[in-house]
Amino acid sequence: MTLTPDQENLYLIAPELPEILVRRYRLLRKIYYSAPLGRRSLAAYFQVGERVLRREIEILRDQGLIAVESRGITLTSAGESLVTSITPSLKSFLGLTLLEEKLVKLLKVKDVTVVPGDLESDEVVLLEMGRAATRILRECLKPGIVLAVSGGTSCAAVADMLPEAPAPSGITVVPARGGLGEVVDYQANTIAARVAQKLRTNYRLLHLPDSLSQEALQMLLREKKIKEILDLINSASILIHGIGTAEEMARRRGAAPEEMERLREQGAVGEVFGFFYNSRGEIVEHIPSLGLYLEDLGNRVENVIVVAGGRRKAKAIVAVVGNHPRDFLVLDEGAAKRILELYSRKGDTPLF
Amino acid sequence: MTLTPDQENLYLIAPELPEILVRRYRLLRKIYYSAPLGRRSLAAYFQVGERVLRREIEILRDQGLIAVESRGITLTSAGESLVTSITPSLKSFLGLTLLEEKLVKLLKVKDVTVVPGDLESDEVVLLEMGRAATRILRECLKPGIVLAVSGGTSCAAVADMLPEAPAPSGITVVPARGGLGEVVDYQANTIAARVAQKLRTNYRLLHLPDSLSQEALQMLLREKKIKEILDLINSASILIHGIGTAEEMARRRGAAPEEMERLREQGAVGEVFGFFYNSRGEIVEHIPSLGLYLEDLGNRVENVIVVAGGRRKAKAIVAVVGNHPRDFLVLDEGAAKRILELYSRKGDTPLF
DNA sequence: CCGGGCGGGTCTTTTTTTGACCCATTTTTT
DNA sequence: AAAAAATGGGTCAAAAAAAGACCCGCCCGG
Repeated sequence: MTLTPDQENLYLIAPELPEILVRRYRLLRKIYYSAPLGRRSLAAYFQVGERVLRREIEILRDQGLIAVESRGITLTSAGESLVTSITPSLKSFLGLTLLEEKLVKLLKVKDVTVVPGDLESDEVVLLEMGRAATRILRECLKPGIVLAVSGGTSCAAVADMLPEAPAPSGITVVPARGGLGEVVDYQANTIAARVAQKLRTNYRLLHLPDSLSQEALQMLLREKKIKEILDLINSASILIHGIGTAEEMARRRGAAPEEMERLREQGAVGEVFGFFYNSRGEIVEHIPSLGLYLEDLGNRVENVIVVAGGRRKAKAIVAVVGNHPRDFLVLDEGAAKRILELYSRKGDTPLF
Repeated sequence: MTLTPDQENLYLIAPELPEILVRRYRLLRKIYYSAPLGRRSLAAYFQVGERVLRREIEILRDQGLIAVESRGITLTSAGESLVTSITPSLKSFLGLTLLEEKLVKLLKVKDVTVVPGDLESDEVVLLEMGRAATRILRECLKPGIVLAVSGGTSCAAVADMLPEAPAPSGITVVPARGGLGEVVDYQANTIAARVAQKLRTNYRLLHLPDSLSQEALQMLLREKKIKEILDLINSASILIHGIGTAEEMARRRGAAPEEMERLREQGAVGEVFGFFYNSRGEIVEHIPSLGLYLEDLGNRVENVIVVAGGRRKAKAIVAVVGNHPRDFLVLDEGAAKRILELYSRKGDTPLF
């Protein structure tokens, strides 16, 4: 807060600064997450010529932030500590801290973390979001609790970035939803197991498809094992989940064309656990699913950590996460700025 | 203090930043003090090509910090507020705040103000020092006190930069020394009068040469008017003075070659009020002068504001100002860094 | 043991920056 | 009022810096 005027000054007197700063930061961050890797890979990643990238590399090398060896480019310890320690000041420099404060007020959530960059143009942003989420997660962990994690790339990133370190004892990790789609790495089951492994604790799996009719569900509830795990999920005190855009999720669930059309008509923009929300945050549709049994999970669980990024998810985030005073929201700069755009277009009037 | 790590980060990730920052700052500062003035004058001042300066000007114009008109370049209000407000953050960015703290400890003075730049390569640094001194002066002013000001370019700069604003009532401004040299603008008398005028208060003049034998002095003391003003000077509670290098001051007082030689032999490096100090801060010589009557003024006066700058004055500053716990010292980056160099060469052992 | 990716070198092309002018105009001085 | 000085802006060629497009030898992992 006290920094802002100074930074505006630097901004004014050296307008080329933000660009340089962001460029170098992104470079270091990419190396941080993908080291060791070479010039050409980096150049391809950032879609710049190899020569121009090389110049940046040489500067960073001369600064002692990276080490270039025959196996590739790596961060030095100085570079590593920089890339982690500069994040707060860079965030405030880029106005993201201010953005966070605005979003907390606007969305009426507990806490907002905005990560620099845009998921859609820089993949490591996803990892950065994951890392931010793990910090929140660690804060919430208490002995004996149940931690429910959902599926999707965002949650997978959280699992990826979770440091391997013992958690408070007696924690159980469970999937927050059934099987959905095909990619095993993004299944809630898989992610729950990986999270548990990182935390050195136990986990339970849910061997059911996420889409399920009420009848089938009622029948399965008679199975003791299944009832047990579902009740365990219902008793979770931490829930981590991502957010899907309505369209994408409907397609992934294999919805029929007429269903898609109905969703569009109803203004559905976001999806979580089979519930579709319109931009006012109202549920307009739900697909028969486990979500029904786990209904209102997001409103009962003590700590909800929502991880979602990318400009195109802005509307979905607003729809799903707005007015949830217990939610921690982790998103990226792209989505955050887009959300503010949406609000300013509507004359700053809350959507709910 | 909390800023330092961040700034080091910026430094590391954007090594070209300090140069840009200092260059633009100096440019703005020069315009601030000399506006309106044209491209060619500026280019000549900074000893760079006209074209390269033009580019800088264009950048600053696009940033809305300066206005270029047919009468010359001027700071916009944004630029003006920037050039004054950025000084603290630039100082801390350039490590000057840290320097100040070090010097306070090392020299054992009350307070140190380091101004960015070097007097010897940038004349406006003198004005900047003057401006810094006026801020200290304003703090010290109390109703009814006597303010003694010495001569020289540094004190003249203080008078120049002093804002025209009424001071507490009943203040009397007096010269702290007699006439010395030829340039009227730098005479203590002249400066005292200008300061008084700026403060809208009274002043008294001392119509005596600074170099004076004891006999002549004794005789003059019988003159009531002269005794009166000398006693007034002795009752001063604020004293502003500069610092001369021994060599320069000896020459200016018209010392004979053998005197010069003796001073050199005795290791004299600094001069104030006719007293010559060696680098251990000991008085090794004094020229018969009013200073004798005003002996020890610097040790009796409540607030002493010492203004001196330029690398070549570093030794003199250390010699004269060291161990004066009531002194405010205003100097420039050049002198400050040079002083620290001197200390580190001598293994950080205090010189006194 | 071999192939892909690595850093580094080098050449040419392109872009940017700089230098060196000149000009019309305004401002200041005489 | 005239003259002199200083102003910003324009232009074009030279110089320097950056970028592109290579190629090479090396090292590591399959």
